[in-house]
Amino acid sequence: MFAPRAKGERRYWLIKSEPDVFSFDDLMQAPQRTTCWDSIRNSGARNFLRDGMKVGDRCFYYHSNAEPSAIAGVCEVVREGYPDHTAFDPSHEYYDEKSDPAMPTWFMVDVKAVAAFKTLVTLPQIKADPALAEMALLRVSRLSVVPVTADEWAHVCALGGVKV
DNA sequence: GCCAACGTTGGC
DNA sequence: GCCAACGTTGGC
Repeated sequence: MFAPRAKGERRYWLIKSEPDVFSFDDLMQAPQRTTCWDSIRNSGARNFLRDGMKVGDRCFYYHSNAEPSAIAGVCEVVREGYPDHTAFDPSHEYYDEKSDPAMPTWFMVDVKAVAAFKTLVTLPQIKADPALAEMALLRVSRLSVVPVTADEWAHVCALGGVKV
């Protein structure tokens, strides 16, 4: 499903969160500026979490359902694909009785904040930018983890005022 | 708050 | 295996 990597190759992703639930600032203020990216219950996003994302990959942190919806900063994968334990916890909001700990359905990664954008890169701005017209964010609807190309990565970082 | 776009579920 | 009903995401 995922092409083998060249040695040392870094890939890029975009992860979505509603800032009312967990914002980029929340991540910056978390212990070690790190959190587990749990509770994803969509099989497409799960495949990226389980198989696609590797330690050292970088992610845009996108605020969905926000005013404005925008990319707020950059984070890094610090632990790759492991079972999402919230699926096994009957008291958890996203408990999934069908997920068997011996063969888990859902996976998560840990991400660490790297840098906040100096200026938000908003959804309208992304839509209006010809260089970003092919972003998976725009083409694949309602997926909470999507890939980003190296060109898109560099372009958005420049817009955000971050050198990464 | 509305609703379009999808993914998932379940009856048949 | 088809497909209608339902649930969720997320822009507007």
